[in-house]
Amino acid sequence: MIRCIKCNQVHAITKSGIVRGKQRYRCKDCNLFFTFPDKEGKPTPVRQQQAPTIRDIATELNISKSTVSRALQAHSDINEHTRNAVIDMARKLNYHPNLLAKSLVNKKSNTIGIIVPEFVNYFFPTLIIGAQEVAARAGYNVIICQSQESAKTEVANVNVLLSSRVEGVIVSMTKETKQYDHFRTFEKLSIPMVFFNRICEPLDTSRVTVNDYEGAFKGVEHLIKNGFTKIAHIAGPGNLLLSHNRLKGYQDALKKYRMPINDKYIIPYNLTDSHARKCAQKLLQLRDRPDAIFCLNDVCTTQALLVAKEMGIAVPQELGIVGFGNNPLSAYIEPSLTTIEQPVHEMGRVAMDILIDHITKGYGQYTPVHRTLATKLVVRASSVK
Amino acid sequence: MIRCIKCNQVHAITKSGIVRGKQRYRCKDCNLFFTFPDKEGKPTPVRQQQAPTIRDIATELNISKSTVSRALQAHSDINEHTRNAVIDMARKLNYHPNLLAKSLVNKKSNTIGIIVPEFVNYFFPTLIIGAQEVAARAGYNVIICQSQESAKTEVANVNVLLSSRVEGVIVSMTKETKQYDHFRTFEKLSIPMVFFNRICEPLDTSRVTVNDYEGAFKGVEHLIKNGFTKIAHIAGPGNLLLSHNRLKGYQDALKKYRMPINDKYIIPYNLTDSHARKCAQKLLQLRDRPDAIFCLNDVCTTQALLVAKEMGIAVPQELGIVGFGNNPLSAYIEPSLTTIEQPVHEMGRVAMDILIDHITKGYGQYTPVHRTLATKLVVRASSVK
DNA sequence: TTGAAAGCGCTAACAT
DNA sequence: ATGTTAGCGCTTTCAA
Repeated sequence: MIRCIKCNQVHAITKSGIVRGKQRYRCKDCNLFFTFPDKEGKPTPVRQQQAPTIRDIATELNISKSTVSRALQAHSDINEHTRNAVIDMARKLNYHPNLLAKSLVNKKSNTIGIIVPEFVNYFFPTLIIGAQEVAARAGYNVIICQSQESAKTEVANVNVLLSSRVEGVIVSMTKETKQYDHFRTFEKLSIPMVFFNRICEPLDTSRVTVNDYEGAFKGVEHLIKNGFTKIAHIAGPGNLLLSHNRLKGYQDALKKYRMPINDKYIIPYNLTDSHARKCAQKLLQLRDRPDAIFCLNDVCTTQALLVAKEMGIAVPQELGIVGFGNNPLSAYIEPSLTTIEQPVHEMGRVAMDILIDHITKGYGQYTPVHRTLATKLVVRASSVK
Repeated sequence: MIRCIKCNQVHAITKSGIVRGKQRYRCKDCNLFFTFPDKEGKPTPVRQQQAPTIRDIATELNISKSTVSRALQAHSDINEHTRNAVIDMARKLNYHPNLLAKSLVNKKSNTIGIIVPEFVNYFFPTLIIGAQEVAARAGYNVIICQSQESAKTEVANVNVLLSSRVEGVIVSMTKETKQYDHFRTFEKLSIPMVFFNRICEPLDTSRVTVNDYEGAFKGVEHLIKNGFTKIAHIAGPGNLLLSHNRLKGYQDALKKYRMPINDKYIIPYNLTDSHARKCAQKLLQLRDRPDAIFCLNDVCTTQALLVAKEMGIAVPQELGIVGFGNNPLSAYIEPSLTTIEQPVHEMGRVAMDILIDHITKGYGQYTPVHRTLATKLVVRASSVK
């Protein structure tokens, strides 16, 4: 039984948040906020303005909450005069609708989740920008989660999004993800998913990728045509389809030009900066050193170049390099890097477009689509002797 | 009066979201989801699993909602056996607590808002990573907003965060922000704010910045000591305190070494890539061309270097360049860039630490702090003849 | 230790 | 055109 520390009554007390770990109460009658002291001493009154609600507007104008609600939603059955009064009062009180309450009653959170492995490396932040543009235009908020390349964190991310009652999700998996039960929960609840870049093959969802196979093929073919004969590949983690596709593109290009495929020249890379260095070092210390490297992504391309420079290996004369991604650094680093360009912004926009389409159509009213965006070979200094 | 299309009764019908723009209903008795067809034809049944609620768990176990709620919160007054049964059932039903409902009743959203002008350029994404790390550890979700350097969008961002009932905000203003009423709303509602990097002077909130003045001073001093005598400055927008501080540092360094301050050598830059180019061009086309440039940030530093290269001006022999920020590109571009390093990750972590401290302490229980982080001069090729 | 009931801020069916 | 009422999923008092 809580009594107001001012008027001493008991019936108008509500809880109102937690302050310094202690329950704060509010007396509706005297509009006083207070907590109770730990042991002795006087109670600490805490004055704090609460965000106004439609109820406040209604009281102020002596009308009902529903009328206020209708006025605010520009409902048709509302008197122009009443509406204006409500809108004015809302502005005057600095009213902001409580999205939590709205979502709860509408069973619609207006929120979309995005899960990416990281966002340091140009690709994911850029993609998110594209996706957010589209979402914002459609009136959706976005919750961005970083799985930090950890499958465990990814599961936690999924739980957060589930609890936030997102209406759809856009995902690029971690390099460790091999189990998909967490994603299946979305499926069960008919929450549409769009995978991009690092897609989940076993799940029948929409996907947005670039043409990894063709990009890799073009990159390696370009090296071959420029006279490189011992072409190595720094390859990606085995659980990611894009690793396989790029590897396949590499292999098929070699096959097409009847060049041997040397297993020693294919080296798996775990996507960390430090490991990229090691992979490059390992390749360049081989007895029969490759004269070119096709790299899985921008990060390892940069590292390969740096390692080559450190070892005094001239690029492109003694070592041709082709990367994948075309991040801004590729153009500025010396020598500038030949690379496979992918439309990152567009990828984000397309993924979000598809997701919103699915959300709008609703369960059972859409079929998953697989969009493959085009890549482009950008020739720079690192691959032309 | 809505009737179930299957059992024809009327009392067990609830709304259940919107499908294809049409209201979907659910009959609780037959657990059938349906919508009504537009004109004629049969109704379209839509089967869709709803997320389970504590009610589902309660029904399943033949206990009350309150008991379930208590069990799930590890409340003390609960039978061990009951708790386990509830937890098992929760897992079995794949229950995820509805954060919207929870937040509504607790008046605590567990959400923090971040507003940044953009996130293409290394600085902001990196900072957000730091901030998110801390927030995640403290159990807070984060809503990230991009104001896109537009004051109008920034106001919209604030409204979104207000409606999402965030418990605190971290902000870096746009280059246009000159009016602060939107931020004052947070103040009125006692929602703590922490500004970083681009702070809002008139507001008495916590701030995290780097030592812009000192950084600039050191950078310019370094140029002077390396024999540069006609040092220009590409300066920032006037509404940002950091622009003034860096400019002041530049001016004071010149003064200290009794060098003239030439107004033609101070050129305002609006933070866009294309304008950075123009500023550099303008400086380098001056009759009395400067022999060094101290640049406001990484973006314009890069552009200055590129323009110099295009014009055939040798860096550092004919033009010394010092930047501010030390993004990864600075080290890789040729010649590598001397720059003022700022601890970006840490800045994010510190800002979030302070914010969470404020949130935890509660209104009136904390005083705003101003934290200034140290910068460091990183000497590379672009400034040493 | 448990259940019943009220209420968080909002929308919408229904009554007026 | 407006008010009344119920309910979204949850927590918390109060009563048992």
